Amino acid sequence: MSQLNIYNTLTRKKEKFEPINPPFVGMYVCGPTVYGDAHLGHARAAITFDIVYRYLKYLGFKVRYVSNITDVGHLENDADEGEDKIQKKARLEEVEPMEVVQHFTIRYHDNMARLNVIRPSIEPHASGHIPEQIELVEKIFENGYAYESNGSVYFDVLKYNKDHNYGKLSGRKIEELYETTRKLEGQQEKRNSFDFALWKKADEKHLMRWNSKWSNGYPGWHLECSAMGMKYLGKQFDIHGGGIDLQFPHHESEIAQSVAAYGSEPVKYWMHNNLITINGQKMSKSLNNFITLYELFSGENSLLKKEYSPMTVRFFILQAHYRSPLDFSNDALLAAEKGLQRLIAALETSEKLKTSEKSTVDIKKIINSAFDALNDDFNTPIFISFLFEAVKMINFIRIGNETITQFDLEELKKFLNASVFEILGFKNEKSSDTDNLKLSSDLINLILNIRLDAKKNKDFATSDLIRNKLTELGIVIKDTKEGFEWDIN
RNA sequence: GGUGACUUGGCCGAGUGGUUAGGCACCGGUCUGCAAAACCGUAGACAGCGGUUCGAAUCCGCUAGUCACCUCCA
Repeated sequence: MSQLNIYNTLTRKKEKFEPINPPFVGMYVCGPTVYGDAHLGHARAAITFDIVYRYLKYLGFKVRYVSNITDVGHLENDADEGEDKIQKKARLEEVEPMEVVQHFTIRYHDNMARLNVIRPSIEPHASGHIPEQIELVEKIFENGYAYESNGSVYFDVLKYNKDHNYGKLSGRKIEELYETTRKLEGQQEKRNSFDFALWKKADEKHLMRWNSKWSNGYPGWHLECSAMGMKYLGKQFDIHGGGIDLQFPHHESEIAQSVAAYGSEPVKYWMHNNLITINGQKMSKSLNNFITLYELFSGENSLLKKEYSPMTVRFFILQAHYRSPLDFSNDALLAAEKGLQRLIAALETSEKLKTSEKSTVDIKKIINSAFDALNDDFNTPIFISFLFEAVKMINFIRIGNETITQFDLEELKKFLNASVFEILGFKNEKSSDTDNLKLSSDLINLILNIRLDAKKNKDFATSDLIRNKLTELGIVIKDTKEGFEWDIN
């Protein structure tokens, strides 16, 4: 079997994954800014790195997974230039900024739990790491890569670029940045338009503010990830992930900050997931064309034909490679829903298979091919396609076109369970065993047995009446040779 | 304007210089009292135009279209 290879944005190549300090792996992923509900795009990032986390653990690595909650700092692009996002929302609703943060953090966690995303090992809040961020600014200052201007501190990109390479991650050149950087508030304080803030002096309206030797203010846009990544994973760690839209300037600047402060490259493998588009356009808060996860789960959005379960969303996302753009559509979600059902149904079928003396199927080949795909930069679509080969195999065995030995069947089941639940992180959405469910299921069985009797007596009027009424209630009846099976729709 | 990427069958979406990705839909079949569900099966593609090659959807060039980053963003 092959070894894990990861596409590294820094080198633009797939590289063999070799942790700095095996068997430990440090992974940092840029988390959400909690000033609104998570949308499909957040789900993609979270699920992408959930797979990375799950698979690394499956491979036996000891992973520390850090993902931040951004609750302070980032500037907004509208009339309120310079005003903090969290603060703006708070002003609108007349609540405390931290109240907004708490509200949306809880909802974010709830969404992620429904998607069966494993919580990171550490989820640091930016607001809880102000001293660390200030310390980092001081360090950069001491090393001569920052300057103070009117109470704010800026990163001296030009100076840094003389000694290092600003633009290595995103493939940008300083000369190009001269012409293309937009005019923003505070520009006159900077030596160059592409310099970025490390510490920003707060104006009198600003609610979220902290004291520092430079001014009463708040930390710059890119600082928190550098500071918190360093604190929990060290000055050099293995994987840093995030959306492709963070590549520049956010991640580029993170590298610069770390190198400027400590002279060492902070991250070995940079990973970026692509975006979800809607009608071919990026889904984002600023474009206001996003579908929140709550809407997706409930169907309450005019773009949605129906509601889609969290596992359907998960499957939809994993059926595309994480580095490709993925376009939202109802048809695609519907297809994902069906496909996932078939996969889960085959897992149930695999529990009922009869075994034989000989196997006519090649389990090893499927398993090896599947893992080869996963090892090739987490190619989940190909991985899933091999799961469907296994689905077909299971169904063939059931109808007697193929046979399998006890040993092979155990191997196959082990593989499928590990793949579907442990690695891909699906859960069976039907299996919530409550007393109520037990009672309903007994009742349905009772009614369907009455129907079976009616059928035996050729009383089709009764049997069809029962069938129609149960169908109306959303119960899918599956007549089989032995009798019946059923499912709640 | 600069940089990067994309264009695959009805829809979604992988991939590679020569061999069926896969899912959904459609159509055909098995099962059924009839259906449904389930399962099985067939068919269908690589934006256009040139070039390299024994052979290209896969490499190169041009054309058209789309997107992303350059501004907070997953």
